[in-house]
Amino acid sequence: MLCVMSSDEQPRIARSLRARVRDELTSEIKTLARAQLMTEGADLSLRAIARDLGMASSAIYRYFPSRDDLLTALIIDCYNELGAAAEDADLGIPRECLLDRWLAYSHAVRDWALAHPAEFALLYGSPVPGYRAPMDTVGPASRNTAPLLRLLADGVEAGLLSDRLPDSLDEAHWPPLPEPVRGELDRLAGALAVDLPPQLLARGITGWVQLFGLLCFEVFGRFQNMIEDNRGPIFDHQMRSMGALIGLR
Amino acid sequence: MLCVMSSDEQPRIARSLRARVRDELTSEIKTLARAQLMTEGADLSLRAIARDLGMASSAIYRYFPSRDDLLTALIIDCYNELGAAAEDADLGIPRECLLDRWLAYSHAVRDWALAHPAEFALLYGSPVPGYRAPMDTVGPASRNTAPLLRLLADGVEAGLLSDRLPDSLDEAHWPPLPEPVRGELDRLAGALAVDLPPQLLARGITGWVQLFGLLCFEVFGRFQNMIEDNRGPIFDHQMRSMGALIGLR
DNA sequence: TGTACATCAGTGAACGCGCGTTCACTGATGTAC
DNA sequence: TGTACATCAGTGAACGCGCGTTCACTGATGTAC
Repeated sequence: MLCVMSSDEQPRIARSLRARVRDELTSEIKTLARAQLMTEGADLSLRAIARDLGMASSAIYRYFPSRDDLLTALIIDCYNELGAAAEDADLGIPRECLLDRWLAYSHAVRDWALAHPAEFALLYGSPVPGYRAPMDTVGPASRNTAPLLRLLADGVEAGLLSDRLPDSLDEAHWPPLPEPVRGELDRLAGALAVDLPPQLLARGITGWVQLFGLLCFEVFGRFQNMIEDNRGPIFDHQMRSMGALIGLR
Repeated sequence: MLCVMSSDEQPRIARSLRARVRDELTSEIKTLARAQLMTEGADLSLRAIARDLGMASSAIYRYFPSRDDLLTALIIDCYNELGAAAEDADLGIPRECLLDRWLAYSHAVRDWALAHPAEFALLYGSPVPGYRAPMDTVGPASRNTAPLLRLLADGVEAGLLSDRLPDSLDEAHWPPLPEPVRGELDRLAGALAVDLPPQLLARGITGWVQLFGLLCFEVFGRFQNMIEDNRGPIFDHQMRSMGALIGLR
């Protein structure tokens, strides 16, 4: 049975039973670890995971060399999930509809965050004491910013956005960039490998901070007793305001 | 000796030795607990604190009935410190200089956050698993928003701010509030006991979210490898932009 | 001022848990001839 | 197709730690007469 599979399902050699079981258990461990995030926070207990799996606690070490490595794997998975959700949302909208792309993007980020509050806290909440994220997390971490940067770059390319402010926003309403800020943003644009004028990048950061700042408050429960209803419409309005501020149409 | 004190230093009965020692030890415990926040996070170890004090671990229970109560005390202290810093900064600026008040306020919040990153994480980072903040924290928690609300109310009262947008910001740049949002903000203004038109409150929230969102990123280290230098000027610029957006001058 | 009693800070042992990680070992799966 | 050997998943005991909280007790401080 196991050997019968169409060649386009498994174009290479059929994977060994061992390898398949290994993959399954690896992801089961990660699933249980993520469930633990919710109730216990980022102090994962390997023994509890092993218990849930009905295994000896030492068995986990066949899959992850240490607790921190498991945590790193979770972080990378989560960044990738969030990034993929953001990308998919953006790709569902016609390229020239910049405001709609921004709205689709930001709502997708919010939806993911609300559906996975503990994971969102892992990525954007308090740093985990004693844990230092290795370099492998850097790429996935920036993945969710890509759609936003691409959106802005597309706008510039199509002549829909520029460093000039929208006509009615004069300098009194959007102060000019002081030299050190302009220089820093130029450097950042270079590091991100995008060709964005600094004023536009600054506005992009404003929008991005508003998005994630709002989600930190909402997900971490800071709106409790303040804003209980209509959080969705309020979020939407704030994002529309940011979109207008950036000059998206 | 202990009985010799000028009457205006201690207008009432001289406090007993016991009471004085008790206060000192109470605050020593809190100081050590806050030091632990930095290295170990919010999972306080009462035994470690007792060890540092050279006491039996059970002695802590003469001062705090449980670990969660100690955490609550820390949270209240920190909210009050942050709130006091924000208030002081605001009070140092002439009442009619709204933009300067906003800048002083936001910089004071940032200064406190950077000086006390672990405490800031306790207040605004991931919720502590298993901990539910009691009602005593609600008042102190909102204290730091008071200067901002007062600033906006002062602006309205002096005719410097209104629900009308600044002249050059037409509706395309600041979308009108949909009904549920307007209603929710009206309700919020009532709950906060401030008389602010909803558009203005919405813009105030935008500024507040930008402030705390930016600080979450900075304090939790999300700018690492992205923005290393000139964080102060960038922060200042973002706050000026928000001030302009709100219509502060 | 002195005495009797109440208060309460601090002790130290105990209860009943938890944890990450290592290591020598067993036995099943996979591979090369 | 069958055999010999290598790989590696999983075990279970052990090491050396950690923790919050309770409780009966001692002895110093505070208070009322």
